[in-house]
Amino acid sequence: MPKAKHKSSVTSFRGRSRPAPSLRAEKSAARREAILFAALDEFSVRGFAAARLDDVARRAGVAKGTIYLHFRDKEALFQEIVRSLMGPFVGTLEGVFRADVPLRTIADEVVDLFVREVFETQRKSIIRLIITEGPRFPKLAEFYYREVLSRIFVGMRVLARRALERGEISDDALIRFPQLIAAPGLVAIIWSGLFDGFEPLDVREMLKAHINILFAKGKIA
Amino acid sequence: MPKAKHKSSVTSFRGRSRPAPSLRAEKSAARREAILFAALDEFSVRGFAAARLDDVARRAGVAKGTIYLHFRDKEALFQEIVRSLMGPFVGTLEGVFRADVPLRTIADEVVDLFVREVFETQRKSIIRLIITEGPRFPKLAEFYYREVLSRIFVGMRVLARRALERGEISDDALIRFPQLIAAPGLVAIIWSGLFDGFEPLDVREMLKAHINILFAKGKIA
Amino acid sequence: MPKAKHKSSVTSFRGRSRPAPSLRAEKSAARREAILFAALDEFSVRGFAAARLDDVARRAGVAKGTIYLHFRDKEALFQEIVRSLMGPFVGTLEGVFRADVPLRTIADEVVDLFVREVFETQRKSIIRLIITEGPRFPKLAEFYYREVLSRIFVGMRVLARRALERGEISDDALIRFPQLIAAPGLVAIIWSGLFDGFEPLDVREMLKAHINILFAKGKIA
Amino acid sequence: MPKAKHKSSVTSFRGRSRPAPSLRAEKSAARREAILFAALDEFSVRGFAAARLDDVARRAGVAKGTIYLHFRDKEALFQEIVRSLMGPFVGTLEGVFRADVPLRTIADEVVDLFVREVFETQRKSIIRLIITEGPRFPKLAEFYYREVLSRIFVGMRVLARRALERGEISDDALIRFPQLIAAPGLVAIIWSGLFDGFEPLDVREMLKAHINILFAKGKIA
DNA sequence: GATGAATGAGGGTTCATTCAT
DNA sequence: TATGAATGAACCCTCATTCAT
Repeated sequence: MPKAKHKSSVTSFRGRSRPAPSLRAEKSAARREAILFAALDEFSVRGFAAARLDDVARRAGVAKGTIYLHFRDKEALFQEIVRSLMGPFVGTLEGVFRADVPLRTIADEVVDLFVREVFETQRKSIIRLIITEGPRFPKLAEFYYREVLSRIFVGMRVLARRALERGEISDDALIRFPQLIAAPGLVAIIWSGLFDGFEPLDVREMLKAHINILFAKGKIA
Repeated sequence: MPKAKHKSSVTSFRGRSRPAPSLRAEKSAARREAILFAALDEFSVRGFAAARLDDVARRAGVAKGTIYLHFRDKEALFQEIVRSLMGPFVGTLEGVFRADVPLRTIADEVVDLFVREVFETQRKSIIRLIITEGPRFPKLAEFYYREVLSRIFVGMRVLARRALERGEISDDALIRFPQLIAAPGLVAIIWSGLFDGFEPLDVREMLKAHINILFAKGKIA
Repeated sequence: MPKAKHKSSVTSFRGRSRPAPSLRAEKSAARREAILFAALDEFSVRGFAAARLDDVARRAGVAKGTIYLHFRDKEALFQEIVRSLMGPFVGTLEGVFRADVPLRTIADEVVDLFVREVFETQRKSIIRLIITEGPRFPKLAEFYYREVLSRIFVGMRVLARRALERGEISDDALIRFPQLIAAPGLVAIIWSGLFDGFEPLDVREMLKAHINILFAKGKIA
Repeated sequence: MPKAKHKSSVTSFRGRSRPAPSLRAEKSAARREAILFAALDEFSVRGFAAARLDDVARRAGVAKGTIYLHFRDKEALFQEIVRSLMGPFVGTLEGVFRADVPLRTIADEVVDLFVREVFETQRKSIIRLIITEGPRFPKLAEFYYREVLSRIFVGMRVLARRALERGEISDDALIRFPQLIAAPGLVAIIWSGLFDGFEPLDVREMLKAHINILFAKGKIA
């Protein structure tokens, strides 16, 4: 039973920083984090309902009862995974949105960020889990909409408006439907879990092609 | 416990028509269909793992044991839902693809078909279920890829190639990545289950906007 | 699904004879017999509790419901198997007991009869079933004791007494415990179902050796 | 629902002794043993297939799930009953076989051991269960043959050979067929479950008579 | 705090029995 | 009479949650 190993260049589960904790608290926090990662792994592989807390505990290297010292129940554990891992990421994305560079550059950077920090990390699993289990967990969906999606959409709308004003895109479609910007990323995530075995998908290439289409008018003009 | 009512203008679970069967067989087939629809409903609401066959039976108005007269087990029931409901639909879609009308017209019709026959029917639930449960049911994913996706993609690639030759689109992105054509439809399905309560999405409008973007070059020229 | 084929040189399930029945009744009786044999086969292989009436019906070539036209329930079917197949056999055995030949000859003939008509036929299965299921079916045990065992024991005691009087055996052990006479036959039946794969048992040889031991004193004298 | 009470002068389920375990482990082992005995009782009364683990749990005074902490499934529980209760007994029997006393004395002691430690204990039930369920559990039959029967037969053959050499018996029948030695014991077990109500059997007397017959030649000589 | 044995409600599946055809 | 689809009670096993140590 190998313990999970996780690394992320952007954020950890605990957020940024905090005052130096006692050794005791340190250990406790480490356990909590181990449980979160272990649960994410199990939920990703088996889905929320089918995942067993027994396996989560084993993978985290703690006893089953310990999980309940940190989380009220299985559902709370699930919500906490999303909260801890996606929350911090939005800040990073917003930073990229605000960069003072040409739009096309921002778009390229977002593609890169998505591939490296979402598609190639556990965040892909989280997004899949939200899609998968969200309908049964309205609170989770609401949290995700409020803390993640709406903030990203705000940023995207600002950019889209700027692009429209500068003539980089031709109509207001992307302002009304920022979903159209993000759609291929979502499809990539879904595809990779279902059909990669039959027809592999080059995510980065697809997203580049997508950007090209969105900026098509600029190119032509 | 209301019995499910289902209607579809395109196909029923049983396919088109067949010689008049005996009363006995007729009833049996009706039961089978009732179970399929009831199961689809339950699976949609609770997910495959959490759905109870007890509830499926009650909703279908049959005894629990009756399910096992028609389906080997819960998983077979699930696969049969997909097989029965999506299979016939692909034929319809292929017919639209082959119509001898301008590409733009076909695109508009596909949007209309998608909204009426997928988004506003149980097929939306099926697609969500495939996304949701597919990773745990490789056979299902394979069936869906083979019988649904690959056939649709073939059609879309043929159209995209024609569009490219006629100059209706500007590069080969859509040939290499037909996923880009379908992505907004998928996003619409996911969105409707998760975030419609917070921010409703006008699917038809979004898909029209999407089409406009894809055909942007044509418009400009 | 091959229909069972059964033959017995001694008795059939229906007993000896009866007035010429109508064609209808003939067919019905044939069905009844087919069910009995099929049930015996299934009970033998899987035990009473685990045997499925579905399989019995299939093996007998009738519908499941037909079983209930002939037998009240699964248990009645079981009891009828024993009643029909063992009852007639006792008469045969009693005949051998009464033969006017030397005791040793009778013993040899009984061994032969046991091997040919019990050990190598379905009667072996019946005896095993009585051992196996008897404790849960007191009525069956009682029937078997009354109609089979006690009658055989009467015969054996008569013979043992004669043997004692003629000095062919040395004490009254076999009169007090006719079980000692039959014990090896029973062991053979049990052994053949359990351990023949590990250590085959030559039943006939063992029974001959047993007879030799029982008559040992005679030989020595 | 009375809790089962069990005692055995030869061995307990856990074997002989062991270093004092923690209170926790102690309790766990006690539970395990309670389950084994409860299961043996239930299996004896209803047969393996018909016995309900619900009843086993109730009889053992534990929750249903607890059974699965100790045994993989119903079948494993069954095998463990046999393993735990019969295994140690064979050692005892082998000890008696090796005793340096006249053969007749050994035979008398084995009869006594059989009556006290098999016929009058739960081991009688176990043997009946092996007869009853063995055909459906080849692994169990194999275990029983390997760990119990073959070892006992080895001992009996050694003794029989010695008896033959010393002229205590007259031919090699018992070497070729040790089953003949054990047969009456088996018959006693079967009889007691089926026909004791109609015709009680004095087991001890019957076994003594059996011994007498086996040693008949000696007596005569 | 941490443990992991124990709990027991819950659900998928089987199969004897019934009954409309 | 014969059929076999339908029934639904019963049962094995799982696993989230608790709690004594």
